[in-house]
Amino acid sequence: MNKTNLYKGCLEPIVMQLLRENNRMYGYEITQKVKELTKGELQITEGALYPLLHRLEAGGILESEMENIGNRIRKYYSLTKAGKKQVQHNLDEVKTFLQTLNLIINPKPA
Amino acid sequence: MNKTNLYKGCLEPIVMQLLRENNRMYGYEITQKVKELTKGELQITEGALYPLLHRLEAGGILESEMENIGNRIRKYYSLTKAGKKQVQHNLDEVKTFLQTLNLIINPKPA
DNA sequence: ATTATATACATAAATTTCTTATGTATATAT
DNA sequence: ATATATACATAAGAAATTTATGTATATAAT
Repeated sequence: MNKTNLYKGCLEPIVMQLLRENNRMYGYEITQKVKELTKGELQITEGALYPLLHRLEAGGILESEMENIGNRIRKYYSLTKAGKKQVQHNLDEVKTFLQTLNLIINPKPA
Repeated sequence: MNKTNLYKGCLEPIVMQLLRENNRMYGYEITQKVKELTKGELQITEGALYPLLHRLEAGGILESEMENIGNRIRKYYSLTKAGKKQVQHNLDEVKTFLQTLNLIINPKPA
């Protein structure tokens, strides 16, 4: 994924947040978007991403549709109704997580 | 550890940061300090903490000394020279991580 | 022409990290 | 007498990710 293993466990909310903002995306597009957004800091590996997308689809969080671009296939994913409900919950959790980490990392005022 | 698995991979920098600020701590103390600092949000389990402390000690990042308190034993850990060097590096990584996550989670200004 | 890189999907073995369960033992509060 | 808190530890299992591998087309570079 990248140099540190801090991102472990954050992949799902990241992907869902991107899908919320972009309506629909295909796998490769997600990897490129994350690389671009984070200036290369975070590189999602395919071995992590594709199984996650499959899990989320199997769980009714995402739905997909294939599309032919020239001779190539793209599999577009988007949030289902249940997915849209969950993404907000995920975001709240991430925000709490960020604040909590800050409490520990940044020395509290004396 | 807690409800979400967002914290996966963050335990090591958290523990090292606490040791940096407090000079020396024992395992149980670390679990209580984290619970207190995060108002219960993050509860480190013993099954995660003790093996980590052992790994870090084996890797020359931490050193320990036993102390008898009444009839009980406490094992105090502190950063070695190498540990002090690494903790700063860890903190930088966590700060970059927090900023990067923010880039993704908080919709960029249009 | 040929080779390397980019696009685009996928899976599987191995690793890492953590949870859950279990064990030992003392101290204190009910 | 019992439950909870303090204090260490390990081990089995689960979950998420890395690394490696595979297929296939498109494009850029030599």
